[in-house]
Amino acid sequence: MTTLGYAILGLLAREALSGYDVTQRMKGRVGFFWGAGHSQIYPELARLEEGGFVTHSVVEQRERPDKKVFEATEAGLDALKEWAAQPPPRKPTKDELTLKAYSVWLVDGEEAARLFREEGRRYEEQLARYEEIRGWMEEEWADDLGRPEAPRFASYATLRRGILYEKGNAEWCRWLAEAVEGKQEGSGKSGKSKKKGKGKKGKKGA
Amino acid sequence: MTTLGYAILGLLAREALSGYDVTQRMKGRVGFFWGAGHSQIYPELARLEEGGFVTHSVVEQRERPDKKVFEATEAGLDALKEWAAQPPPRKPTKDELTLKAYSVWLVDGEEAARLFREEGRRYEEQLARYEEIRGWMEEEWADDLGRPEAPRFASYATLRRGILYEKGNAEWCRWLAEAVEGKQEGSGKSGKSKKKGKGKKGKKGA
DNA sequence: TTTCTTTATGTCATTCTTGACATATAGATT
DNA sequence: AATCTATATGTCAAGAATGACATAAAGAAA
Repeated sequence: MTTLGYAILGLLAREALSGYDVTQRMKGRVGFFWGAGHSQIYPELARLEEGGFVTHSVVEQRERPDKKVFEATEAGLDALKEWAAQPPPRKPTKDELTLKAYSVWLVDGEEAARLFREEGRRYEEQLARYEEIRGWMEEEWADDLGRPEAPRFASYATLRRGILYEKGNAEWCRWLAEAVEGKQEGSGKSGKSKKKGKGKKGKKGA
Repeated sequence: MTTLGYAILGLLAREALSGYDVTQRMKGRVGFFWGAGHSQIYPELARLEEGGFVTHSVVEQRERPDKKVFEATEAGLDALKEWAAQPPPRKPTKDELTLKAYSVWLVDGEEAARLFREEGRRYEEQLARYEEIRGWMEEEWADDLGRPEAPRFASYATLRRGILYEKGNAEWCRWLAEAVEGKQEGSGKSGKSKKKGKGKKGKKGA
């Protein structure tokens, strides 16, 4: 089974959902650490059903199109449980912003500072949203957060991961923005920064 | 151009490299935040050359097979510079370990604690390696680290990002391992943990 | 002598992922 | 009346990524 399959099973282990619902969750809660569009989700649900990991029943709705509600089977829960206990393959982190930072030395200082300040601001916004959810969880879910066998505990755990992630990114962006901003070539002389020079020497060993 | 293309250009903007060298870099320095196998790199280099972003020359070697050494063109550097200054698309983070944590409530406490302790240990190992490199950079590259127009400054910046990433992950793994470990159903009674119960109630709203 | 490892370059099939296309119901808005 | 949004489910083509397959030269080890 694919990782996406386990992501979907992780949702269905909590509650029965339609494909549409799964798609919504993928942009919300689970979206902290996984993502997929509906064009991936519907075929994957079909594959999960083929494999006997989920079943569906059609729910007729007035005032809305009918929907297929999926739920995890025993086999599905077993597979999920087994997968969750195995160490994941160590794949390289792919972060486009860090990749841009790797070439930031080519970019004008002010422009780069603007980019990383702005990105830092976004991380801080996301962090604030997460902290809000965290506060809400710690109040409303207090009883479950000490019980690792409760689904809510697991949701809380992933949120904490998201918080540390956003915090680290925000901190790094702030640091980088400041580092590229203050230190233009003039070193305190010219009031405005001027882009120049190309920087084409010193190309060894970075 | 693809993101991989910019990753390769980011390397070639520093020094001329063969496809093999690029592949090695992708498992090392750049591997902090991007990754690719040689089966992706060779075709991408060909595409970059077709687009006029890189050129190559064949270097004949005694005692080694001949190699194609690629270097970035002016057009390549310009494209890289422009790309580096644009905000990246905000894609969902895909982290398989966090996804496993999302289903950790299904897993036996001791088993889960073992998993996250072990993963935490790996993050700490990686962190230690990064910190070592950092110390080395701060000594050997001291003159460049205050100059954002130096390639080494950019390399250092990405390393700092990696350090914060590993630190956050290590901290989270430690916390999670402890949380799932101490709090087994018995709460201090039974010496050994026993898996049981299935946990199939309380399935709403996580 | 054979095998193994490192350097060195490529292809190919499959899978994963994205974005566009496609359809349909119903309420709300213009 | 026409359009827009939200719900609801799907397909398809193209691109990205992985892992296996394939070749080759030279030194080092068995």
